[in-house]
Amino acid sequence: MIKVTFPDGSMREFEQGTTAYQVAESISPRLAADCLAASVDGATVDMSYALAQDCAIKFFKWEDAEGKHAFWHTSSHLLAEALQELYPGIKFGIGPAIEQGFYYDVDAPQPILESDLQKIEAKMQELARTKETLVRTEVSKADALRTFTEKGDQYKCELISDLEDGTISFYTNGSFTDLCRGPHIPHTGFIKAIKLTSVAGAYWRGDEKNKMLTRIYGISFPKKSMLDEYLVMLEEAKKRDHRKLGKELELFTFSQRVGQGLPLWLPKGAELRDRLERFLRQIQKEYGYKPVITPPIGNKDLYVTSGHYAKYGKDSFQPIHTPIEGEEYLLKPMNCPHHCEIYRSKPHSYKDLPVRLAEFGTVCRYEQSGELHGLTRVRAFTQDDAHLFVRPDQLLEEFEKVMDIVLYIFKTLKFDNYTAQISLRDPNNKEKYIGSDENWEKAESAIIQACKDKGMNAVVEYGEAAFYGPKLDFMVKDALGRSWQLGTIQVDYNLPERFDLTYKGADDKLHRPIMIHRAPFGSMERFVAVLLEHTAGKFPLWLSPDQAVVLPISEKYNDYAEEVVAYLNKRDVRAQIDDRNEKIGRKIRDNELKRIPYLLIVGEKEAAERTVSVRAQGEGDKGSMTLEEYAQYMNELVAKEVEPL
RNA sequence: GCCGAUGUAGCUCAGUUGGCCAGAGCAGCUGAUUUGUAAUCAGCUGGUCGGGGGUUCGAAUCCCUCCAUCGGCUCCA
Repeated sequence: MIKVTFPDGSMREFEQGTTAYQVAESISPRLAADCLAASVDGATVDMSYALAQDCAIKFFKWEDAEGKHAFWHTSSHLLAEALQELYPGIKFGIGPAIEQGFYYDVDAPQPILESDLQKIEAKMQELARTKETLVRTEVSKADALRTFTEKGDQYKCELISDLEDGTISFYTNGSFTDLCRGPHIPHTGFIKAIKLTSVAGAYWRGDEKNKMLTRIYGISFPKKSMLDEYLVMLEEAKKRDHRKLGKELELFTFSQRVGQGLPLWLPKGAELRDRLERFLRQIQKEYGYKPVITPPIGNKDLYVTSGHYAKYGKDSFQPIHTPIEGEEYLLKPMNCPHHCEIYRSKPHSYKDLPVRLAEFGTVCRYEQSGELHGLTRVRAFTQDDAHLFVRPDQLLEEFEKVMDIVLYIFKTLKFDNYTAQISLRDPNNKEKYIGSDENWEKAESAIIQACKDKGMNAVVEYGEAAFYGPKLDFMVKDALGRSWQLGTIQVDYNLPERFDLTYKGADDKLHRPIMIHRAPFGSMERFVAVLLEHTAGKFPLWLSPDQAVVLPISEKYNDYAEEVVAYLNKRDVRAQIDDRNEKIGRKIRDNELKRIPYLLIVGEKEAAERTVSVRAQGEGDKGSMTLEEYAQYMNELVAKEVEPL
């Protein structure tokens, strides 16, 4: 039985599978009307959808992802209707709901500019006020094709042609009819607040060989106040933008003169990055990795051998020519081939494996100009790279140990909202990848098995693999909810073959090792960017470039302040002095804005008692402590932040 | 690379339909002040108005082009 609660508070039970039509018949017309008019906020039955579908009862609540989806989906129909009225002859692509809002892709007879959005919004609002119901009709595929061909709507025709034969559903609101399977909210009157956020170009069907359509993004809400809250939230998110914080906290910068996408790390940024590197080096040492160093360029033939040149050569930084005819070098776009050559530098026994080679390797990739984005996508970056050469019987264990490292790092830095993604090859496009089916299957099943063993809740994405092997990727979101790949672990049977890597087995025969590529941070650049947005610049104490700043009340206490700094530095607390000739309030403000974790105020009283007055970031005055007490307090805090492996 | 937007001092931004030597706040420098938990006061310095070309008696403002940045698309070894 299903329990159905109606807007008037009454509740009735129906058999599982009861259709909405039957429900509607069994209740009073008055109640049925209430259902249609009830607020989406109030969690009621979407009877229009249920009736039209003639299916089991469906509930929509604004609070649920599904409810929001229906709401925004209906909003995109409303957008389309407004566009059709304002731009006669406009053609429509697709218009789905997305995680935050909705969009519609259109081919307009005249360009739609950002300045037109307000006009379109107004039209949508006008139409919403008429409380249009979305009316469902069903026609055969042939009829549907005919109708849209007559209208000259080639995009919809293409979509319809791809559908399976049978009946196809359409929904009509006002003058606009769209190919759609629903569901929707009862009527457009629920849409009380609308904001069209941007126009952008988007290739038809996501293929850059196709025509670029105009995409209009928007978001809508059942209450005006919710839109206001959303806009405030966006403003807050912008304050966490790593590009803004990077500038404010003097971590990194870019220079047109140096070149696009080439970050310059400032002293504080370099210090932060160095601390992260040392953290990982220590972990790797304990896991039996050996540090190696390879040059920033390599002979082009190296990358031809690896297969990278064939795949990426033409869109990359072009080869460097030397005075010797025919000799060409590439700026290192990845470290793997170099590490393969290190493996080849001596013969290996099965007893030597696994061989784990690690390098903070800086690589250069000519990313398309439109792709560059702060520190998250740059043209020169440092991978926290390592390659593990393992025997088949070691593959699973080694893979899982790498997962442990990634999870330990995420835990230490409180990245608890990551998603794990198993990136497999696109089964319909196998020619995009190198290597045999057999090896691919072995590699893919190893990753899947490792996730199973670890109880890792990973989503599988087809077509996301590297060209040489499948991967397990760890994705973390930035302040605006955009997902970035950080950690990655890849299983590769192909490079060992291409480089003819071998080891001597117990059977005295040569065997092929398997390679694991892995980078827990992904790249230092991207990791720092995401870390900045996560912490809003308030780094954990152990990473913070400055842990404490000593603020003398006046110049009279500068000497004591210097003593405090010296004492703390000796006790592994990173402190410095702010001896500017400013009032204490001013010094506090400036240092708070710089996100200094602890401010130590010293004046007459402190100098006499050999204490500091402690002020914690965001917490205010914490009273006074002796130097000994404070140093110990700091050391304990840091120790607590980084739990041992 | 593609679609759209933006580019004025180190930073954040004013600059009305083209019209006197291009402005403010913060930062910086100099001086005064010697300060008790989020902005002390005064003075000064600082701009080829993203670069180049054009239209005009006259361009930060209009046009072309290149560069960079932002929002997307595509891509991401």
